[in-house]
Amino acid sequence: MNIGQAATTSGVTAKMIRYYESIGLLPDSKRSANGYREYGEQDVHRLRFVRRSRDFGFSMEQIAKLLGLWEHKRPSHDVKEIALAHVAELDEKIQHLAELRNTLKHLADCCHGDHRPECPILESLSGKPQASTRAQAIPSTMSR
Amino acid sequence: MNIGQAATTSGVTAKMIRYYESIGLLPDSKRSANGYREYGEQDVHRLRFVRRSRDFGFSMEQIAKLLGLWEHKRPSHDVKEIALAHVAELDEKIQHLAELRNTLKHLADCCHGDHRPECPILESLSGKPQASTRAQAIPSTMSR
DNA sequence: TTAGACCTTCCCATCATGGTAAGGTCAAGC
DNA sequence: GCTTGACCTTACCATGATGGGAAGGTCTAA
Repeated sequence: MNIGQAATTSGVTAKMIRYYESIGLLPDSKRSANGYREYGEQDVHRLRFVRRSRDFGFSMEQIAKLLGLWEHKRPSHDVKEIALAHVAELDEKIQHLAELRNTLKHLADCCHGDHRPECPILESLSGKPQASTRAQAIPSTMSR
Repeated sequence: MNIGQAATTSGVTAKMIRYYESIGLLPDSKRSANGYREYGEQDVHRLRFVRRSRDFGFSMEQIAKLLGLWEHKRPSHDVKEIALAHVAELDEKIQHLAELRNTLKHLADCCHGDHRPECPILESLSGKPQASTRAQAIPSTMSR
């Protein structure tokens, strides 16, 4: 089948299929006489694997590893390790976002939200020390 | 003061100060005779505001709005609105990540993690219907 | 005078993705 | 046979926020 068909059945856009091929995540596909890329069931299967992995938030690097493990039927131990590392990453990210969220929600709750310009949110952003909300620790930036 | 000094006292790199100026988030700075950018206390104050807003995860667009509201002493109502919208965004993102995390953790818990190649994690990624973990809804991709 | 610590602008790279343009190919309908 | 439209190809540009670096000007202290 052509790339368009592979794209619709796998859920990965044609653009991305070519990109994955170009970065070596996927092997160079066969070409038919006219130069079109040709895909089979196995390729679509692999594409779905990649898409699902992206849905799980794995990085390209992690996906490359998982794909290798999957195709070479390696010990599940290795897979579990990657998965748990990703769970730990997610935990960290979630906690960071939750802290931000709570701090911000607290500030918003303290804000009258009326016509007056006094606003604890702006005061916190501008670095003015807070009375009720003193020393709100704002976690420093993480990868966003 | 020069840009280096402004950078160290505000916590925003010189690179970023120039970038913020170039995209119009900050007004073009004054220049001294030799062409160097010149900053005063007020500018540093503004830079800190931007940095803290970034720490909160506000987008450049949101920061531009907040900065305008701050500088023009607008009603706190407007600020609160932006802040609460951002809280809602964070809530959504957190929930999404938590779902991923839980699904993945569950799969990892079901994985023996030994020398054998059988692995529910890979099976789930490859789209094979699960026995114990059937129809694990994998939320489709969000902005990452 | 010279070394070194600044400053300037300009360009490139990241990462995953989308858009678009210029051009080749194919199948169906006239 | 020719046209149309749907498909394919490659190649380039853009995103958003940030870092890196080159090439060159400026300032200060020794």
